[in-house]
Amino acid sequence: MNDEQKVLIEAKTEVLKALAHPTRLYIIEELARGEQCVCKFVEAIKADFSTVSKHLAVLKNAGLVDIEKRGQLVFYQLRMQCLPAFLNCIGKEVAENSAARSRIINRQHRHNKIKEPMEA
Amino acid sequence: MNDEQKVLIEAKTEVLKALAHPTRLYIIEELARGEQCVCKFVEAIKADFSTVSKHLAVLKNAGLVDIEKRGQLVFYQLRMQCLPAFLNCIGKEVAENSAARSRIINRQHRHNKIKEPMEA
DNA sequence: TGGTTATTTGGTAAAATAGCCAAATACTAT
DNA sequence: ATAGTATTTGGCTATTTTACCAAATAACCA
Repeated sequence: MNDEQKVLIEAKTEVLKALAHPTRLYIIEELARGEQCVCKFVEAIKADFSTVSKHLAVLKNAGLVDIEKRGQLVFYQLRMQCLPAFLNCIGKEVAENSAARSRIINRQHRHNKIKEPMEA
Repeated sequence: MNDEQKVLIEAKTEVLKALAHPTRLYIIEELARGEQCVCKFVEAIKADFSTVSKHLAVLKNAGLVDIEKRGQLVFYQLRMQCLPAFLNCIGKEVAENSAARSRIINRQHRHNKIKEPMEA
């Protein structure tokens, strides 16, 4: 792996790290439906508003969002347009996986009478 | 946000967390070109083989790969087929962004004679 | 001006992650 | 069996990330 490849991989990793938190993923999915002001997220997310702001800063630093201040409100917009399609795909896969897992668990139940759920 | 949505977001987050490390992203991109044995990764990645193994375990637990043991070798295969397209898209975006950043830096250089590079 | 709301930033403690070594497992071959 | 290779797992620090509080900024309004 040469230097350029390494730099590219690390840049992609930054994007993925920014996405890899439930609160930030929620924000991204909301933004996929249109721009939102910080205040909306502060209202919707059960965490300190400073925490929400820091999550938004992570998204901004990763280049995933654009920002526009209007009056005293700050609006965030999704920048990387390929994200929604990808997140949908992941969503389908994890839904299938968990369905498959359930089937396996049920099989085990039928055959072995194992009662404990799969490890979280 | 209801419970089901929350569970789904957290499941997607697990996938993204698994992807969000340069070594694991490298592994995923290699696997996108076809199955590989652990030994190949151990050889290619500059880290202890136990570290490589643990990264592979993360991918496995996230449901991103399938595993097949043949003889004393263990082969990993990519499971989530939408990944390569997505990673390509991210790659393009980060390439553009860094190009844009370079242009901005150059402008600053011309106007202000700022010499330090942008913060890593 | 002073007060109020929206948002960001600094600091810190707690939790999660990554990496290494050593040890355990699993297979193969002698 | 014994030894050798491939891989995983346990245990331990070091680093990174997260969340909260408090304080700083910024824009608005009385």
